[in-house]
Amino acid sequence: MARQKHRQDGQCPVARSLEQVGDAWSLLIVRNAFDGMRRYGEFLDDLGIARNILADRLRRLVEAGILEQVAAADGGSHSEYALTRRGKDLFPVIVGLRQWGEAHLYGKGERHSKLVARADGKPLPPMRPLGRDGRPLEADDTLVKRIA
Amino acid sequence: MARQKHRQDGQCPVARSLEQVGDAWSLLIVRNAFDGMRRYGEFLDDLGIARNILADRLRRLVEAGILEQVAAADGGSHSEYALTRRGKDLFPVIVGLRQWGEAHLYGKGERHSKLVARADGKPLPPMRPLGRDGRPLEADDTLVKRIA
DNA sequence: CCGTATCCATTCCGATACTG
DNA sequence: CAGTATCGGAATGGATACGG
Repeated sequence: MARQKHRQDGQCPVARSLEQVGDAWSLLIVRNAFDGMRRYGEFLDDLGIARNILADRLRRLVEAGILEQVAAADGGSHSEYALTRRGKDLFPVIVGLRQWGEAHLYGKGERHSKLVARADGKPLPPMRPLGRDGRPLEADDTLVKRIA
Repeated sequence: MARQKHRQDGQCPVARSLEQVGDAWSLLIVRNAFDGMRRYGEFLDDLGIARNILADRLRRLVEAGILEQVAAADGGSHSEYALTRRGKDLFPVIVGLRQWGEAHLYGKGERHSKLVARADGKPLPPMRPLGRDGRPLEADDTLVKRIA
């Protein structure tokens, strides 16, 4: 979407985040990166994305500090893309999208991939915003405090 | 992005979610809806979005079951847009984007709006995926189990 | 194998005008 | 005020060809 269009969008972290990852390709690339994917060709094959678009998105993600280029693990001449700390911090966003999709977008018999704990192989419970006391908060339990 | 392009994307809840809310305008509308915004004109003014685009996004969000049209609160002839249960369940996604933006996209002195608990007015702690034992999980502590 | 460059079609989007 | 209609420009995306 157009960059920095609206006057007060710079003050809303949601809007600012969406300027960086507010398109589907970027988030799918990040999703795959969480899945261990690191190479241009892997993204290309798995996503079915056009080469120029992939190159563009990778460049933007690197510029945004979400991915970084590192030397190839196999010592080859190419470079690979790895999540930075900032990129890894997008984990809750991906999990949120995943769990929403799981809950609402599949029919009863329809199968889908599942996010599980590595330790026991069991699905994660739904991630929820918590208050300071550790109890789950609904949207109605919160409000956005605007700055002057 | 193009709808349902890739072969196995239907099996990934992240991809399927992004088909519904994978563009910035939709998520900004949902963000505003969480903020209590309900009317066409309010969205129009606040987002600075073009009229046709807003109409299109509202229509899609209604079709997706994320918003529903309800009679105006003031008894006027127009209708308003309210989050459905499914729409409210996007709360963690919005919170995830917000907290990531807060953590990474603002300079030290730069101010931004804050999500706070209604009860005490204090900011929410970072939302994190938890394991079944209630302890936070990093991305590396999880894996995506694909279906056969 | 990793990208870049180019071409073309499609979509997105903003501005404006218009209707109920 | 809520939405539709249309127009033109810009960005997106796919396909292909090319170069390191």
